[in-house]
Amino acid sequence: MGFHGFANAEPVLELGLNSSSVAEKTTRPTKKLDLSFDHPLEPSLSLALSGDSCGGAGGGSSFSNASVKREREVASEESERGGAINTSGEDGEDDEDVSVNGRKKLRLTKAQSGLLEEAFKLHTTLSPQQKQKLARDLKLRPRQVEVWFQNRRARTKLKQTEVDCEYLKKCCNRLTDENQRLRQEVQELKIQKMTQPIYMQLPAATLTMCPSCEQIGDTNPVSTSKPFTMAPKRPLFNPFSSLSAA
DNA sequence: ACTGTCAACACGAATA
DNA sequence: TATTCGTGTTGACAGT
Repeated sequence: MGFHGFANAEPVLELGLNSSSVAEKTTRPTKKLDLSFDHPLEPSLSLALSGDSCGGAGGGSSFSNASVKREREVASEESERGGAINTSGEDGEDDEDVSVNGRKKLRLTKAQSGLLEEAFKLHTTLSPQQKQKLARDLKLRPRQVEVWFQNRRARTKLKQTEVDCEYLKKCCNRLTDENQRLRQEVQELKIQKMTQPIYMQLPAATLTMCPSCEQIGDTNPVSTSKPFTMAPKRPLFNPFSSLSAA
């Protein structure tokens, strides 16, 4: 993932174990069965047998209706198209290239990736019509186009998260520096206060100098001495102002 | 052998 | 209720 390597003082995104995911990992069937309607040339078939869920290993009942539906959709797409497309560009692929669990790694060609990227720039999500058209143009199954867009959105989000993380790290560092600087300032003021005359040890905001008589006045409302104008306050530190400027 | 990448999958949540 | 999306995961493959 993109978050490893953070130092101790840096903001940490918790990547704790998701109990459901862990459970899922242990219960979800990992072996998938090839369907008889799969085209032999299709390099990327790994369909679970929807009707076989009762006989499946472990969590056979975990297949959702949506998944079953999707598998049917893929199957119908296959039969509709009269065969699958060899997306990897390798001719003559057959069952030998399909792994034990029926999952074959395919690489989209540069042309296909390029066209998908172009489409993604225009729309990060696809309407069913756009999906169909893109699939036709790329000689891919609509499902493959759909998956590509899902993964692409996920990658975009991950990248953005990393950017945000970097930004927050910078903010954190600046705030740490500022905190240290302010602590140092407080320390110095404390020392300074110890060595000042007694009237200088009154709260700073309540004391100003009279411009005419050059006497110290007290702005404290309960005080009996005459109030003078307040000294302007120092602006608060804004860690984001400098960042946005940079 | 190890690691990163990525297509494909499973599944819950959101939505029309 | 069907469909789509986000998220986490798997497994094949390539690079080291």
